Amino acid sequence: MQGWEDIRAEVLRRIRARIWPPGGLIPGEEALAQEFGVARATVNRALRDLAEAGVITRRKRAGTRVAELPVRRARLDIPVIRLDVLARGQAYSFDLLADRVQPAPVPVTARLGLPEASPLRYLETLHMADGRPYVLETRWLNPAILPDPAPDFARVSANEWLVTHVSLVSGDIAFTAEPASAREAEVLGIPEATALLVAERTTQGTGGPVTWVRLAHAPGHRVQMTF
Amino acid sequence: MQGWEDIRAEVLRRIRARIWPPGGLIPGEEALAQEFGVARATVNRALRDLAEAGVITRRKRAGTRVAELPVRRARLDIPVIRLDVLARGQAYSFDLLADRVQPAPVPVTARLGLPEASPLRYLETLHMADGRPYVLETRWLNPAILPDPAPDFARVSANEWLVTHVSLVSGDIAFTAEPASAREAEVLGIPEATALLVAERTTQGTGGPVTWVRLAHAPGHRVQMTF
DNA sequence: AAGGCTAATATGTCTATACATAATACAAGT
DNA sequence: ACTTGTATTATGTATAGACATATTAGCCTT
Repeated sequence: MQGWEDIRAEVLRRIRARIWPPGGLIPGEEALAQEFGVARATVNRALRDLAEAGVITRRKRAGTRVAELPVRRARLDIPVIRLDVLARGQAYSFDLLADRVQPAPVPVTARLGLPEASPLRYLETLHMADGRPYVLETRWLNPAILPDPAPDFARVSANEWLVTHVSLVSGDIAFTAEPASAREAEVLGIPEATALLVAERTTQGTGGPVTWVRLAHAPGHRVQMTF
Repeated sequence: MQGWEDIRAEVLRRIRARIWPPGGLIPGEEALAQEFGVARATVNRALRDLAEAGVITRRKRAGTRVAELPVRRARLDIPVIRLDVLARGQAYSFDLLADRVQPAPVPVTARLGLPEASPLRYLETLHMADGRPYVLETRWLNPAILPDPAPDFARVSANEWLVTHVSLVSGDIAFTAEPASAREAEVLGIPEATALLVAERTTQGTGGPVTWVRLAHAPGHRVQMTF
């Protein structure tokens, strides 16, 4: 025993117990290593983990301080829709409703950091579970990142192709609740203005902006995360 | 150069380039260390990071393999509502609409892992930004985790008190879109059946189940995450 | 063939030491 | 006073070597 996880636990205990108050400086790695009778690397491992968890903030020379407000972090595993459906024990299928190149609307180009009205590939895909509408995917795709013989998105969904073939570096997701538009109501087979859980995602790759997606989930959908 | 981030980048490149295909075994740490001319610990750091990111899976003796399906992970910083509002440059206030102890409904006790109809503290809080409804918080709280002179939730919101005083160990959040109920419509000052973004959160602490919360956000609310 | 023991092996972690890097404090020069 | 350079210091990372632990392959027994 006296592994890095024990060190982490003890440090966390002292923070919770207000022995080291929020915003306060805690002893340096060297001091803690000596106190606990372990190597500095072990203390470093423990503190690095706590910093990742948002419990403390660390800066060179300035030392380590207890975070003013402990932020709780939850992790979302962004699923490939096909597997998400299969994991529910349902059969997966999808329909490519639209596939054309056209100038993207301003909100899309703006978020991707592309010039206004850039011609992007527009894809509309209806994902289905057991033949019933599951998610309506609306996607704008930067054609510059596609290989020359472009993949056939009628066979492999764009979603899945991108995950396995493009090395994404960063992005963001936002969840909102929106009333179903006339088009969404029709495609998903639900009454207009039904409350829909909508996810909007922007992703940037090493070779520039990749894609902007909007996922309108069928009613009742839950996005689950753990921490 | 030749730091652990360089090693990580090179390993990632080979995975993307299909040199090490999905599901395939990659060379052991010792071998990679030798190839890159670094210590094993450095390779370990790089691979551990990739494992955390979900790109590879590692098991003792079995070795390291490329994940079949690279899962993208996004991190959500669960905000303390007060700070969330302040960050938007708005004034924060809240109203404690209800505070009583009563037997909790079955779905709540079930999720918390408590016996049916356990008496729990029920709190209903309306959080406001610039005096306008922001979030309606509905909370069931396990009284067993509270200190003897229980905190005054009319002064410090339960949300905030818990974050700073209870060491939570695990929990889960789920987001859904739901039509506003009559009560929610009234309290939030919106038409009934408006699409609401709802977050449901269950948290477990070291001393047993802590709380179940439902947050009904005002229309237009976005939950933002990055990866 | 089935089950159980054992040895081999890849990852996990710790130690001690060293150098790198960033941020600060302080002194020197303008 | 203001800027600039420099020393100091805490964290970040690297190294080599060692032991711990989980898991598997293969052998051995029944």
